Amino acid sequence: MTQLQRRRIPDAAVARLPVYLQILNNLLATKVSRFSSDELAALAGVNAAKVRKDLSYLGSYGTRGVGYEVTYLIYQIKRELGLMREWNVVVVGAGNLGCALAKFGGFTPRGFPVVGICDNDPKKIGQTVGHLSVFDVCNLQKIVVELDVAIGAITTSTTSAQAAADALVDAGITSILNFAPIVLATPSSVSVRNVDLGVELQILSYYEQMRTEQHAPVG
Amino acid sequence: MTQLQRRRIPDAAVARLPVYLQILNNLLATKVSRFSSDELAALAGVNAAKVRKDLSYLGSYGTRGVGYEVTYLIYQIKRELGLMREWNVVVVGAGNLGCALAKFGGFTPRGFPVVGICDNDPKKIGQTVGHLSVFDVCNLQKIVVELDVAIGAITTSTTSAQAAADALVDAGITSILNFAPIVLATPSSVSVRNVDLGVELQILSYYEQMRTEQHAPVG
DNA sequence: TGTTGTGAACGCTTTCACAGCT
DNA sequence: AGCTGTGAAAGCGTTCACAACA
Repeated sequence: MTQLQRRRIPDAAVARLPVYLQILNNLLATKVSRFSSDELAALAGVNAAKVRKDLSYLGSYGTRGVGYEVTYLIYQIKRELGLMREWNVVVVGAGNLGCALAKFGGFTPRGFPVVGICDNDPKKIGQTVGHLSVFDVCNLQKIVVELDVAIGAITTSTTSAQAAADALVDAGITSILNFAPIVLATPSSVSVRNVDLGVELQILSYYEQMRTEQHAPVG
Repeated sequence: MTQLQRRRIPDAAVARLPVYLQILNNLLATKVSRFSSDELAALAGVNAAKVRKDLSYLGSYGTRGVGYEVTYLIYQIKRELGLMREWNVVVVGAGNLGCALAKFGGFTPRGFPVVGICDNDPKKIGQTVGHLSVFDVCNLQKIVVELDVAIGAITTSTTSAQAAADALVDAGITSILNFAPIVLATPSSVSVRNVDLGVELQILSYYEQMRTEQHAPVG
């Protein structure tokens, strides 16, 4: 190793770090102060070599023959994931799901407070959702700047989702959580993560069918 | 079991087929009857070779020099994913999210009707959610059998999620959609898909940080 | 002794490139 | 000529296996 170069962590490992973090927070809550890769692997449902590789991308923070410190690893994972600060979230679309997200208190403690919710329906604008007031999507850019928003969640209907994405991108947002069942067209500099329950159900049905099916002999 | 085994599609391809299906349904709705791998690739945000490989796992259903039939490919994807039938879903946990899922009409047209919702809280049992009545989780097995449930969605609190999973497994369910932010312990014969918005947000924050950060000089 | 950290091997996924068919 | 289907190559991600070290 030469310099203080910022390590780029493989995508697959990045996707697992939040899971490890969750488990380590639970361990912390139950007064566990050390863990081995075997223990974390069992809790995370993966194999121990994978845990060690993943954690090694953060640096060499374990002790051979002993294991890892819970608090220290929590600190390192949070640092790597960018969780030493808060990331403000704005919800676009004040329907059932959007309102549920705005009211849900579970994101703030994890560092992602929902600071705004907007819609394009005049009947919804001005209404109160949780402790927020629905603002006009036309004011998105202003709100993003004023409230220092980093992440946009799209909870509109499918037909409005692309327009919502465009509005977010115009407002300078580069991280989008999309709940609409479409593939958004966005610049490559924007990260989009899709949460499509229909897709999840269909994947489950494939494997369910594989298990269920008595295979007929095929010619 | 000595016969020709049904072709097993790689997991990565299975995860993309529902996305293609969604797009093809949109094409159908706009009266498009044929498409090429290039066109689908552009709409799905992937590369054309990947589309052709993925579709080839279904069989050779394209026409060289021409492309693919929308309706025929929809049929084949649905057949492969097990979508020629309905898969009934039961929701465990009648909180905000569980009720939202039960009331949400978007799953039935995709073949996944929510046929039941249960809880262990006596105050919730018997209440009406959409057109369903919350039943006691103690009756889960009975309901699963009577209503021919194939998939369980866990929308309980984190602390109750493992118990919910155990109850589903005991009731004979082998496909679980888990919204609680924990790793469920289940037999390997059970498919679990986790939907954890906290994890999604943390992954977004990692890449957001990568973009935002001014990189230290490299040696 | 016990556990980490990591090259090397392995296997899965993506991409390339072009033969094969319409 | 145009587009699919697919071997082969390249690229990633996972697992192995063991040296390094407390």
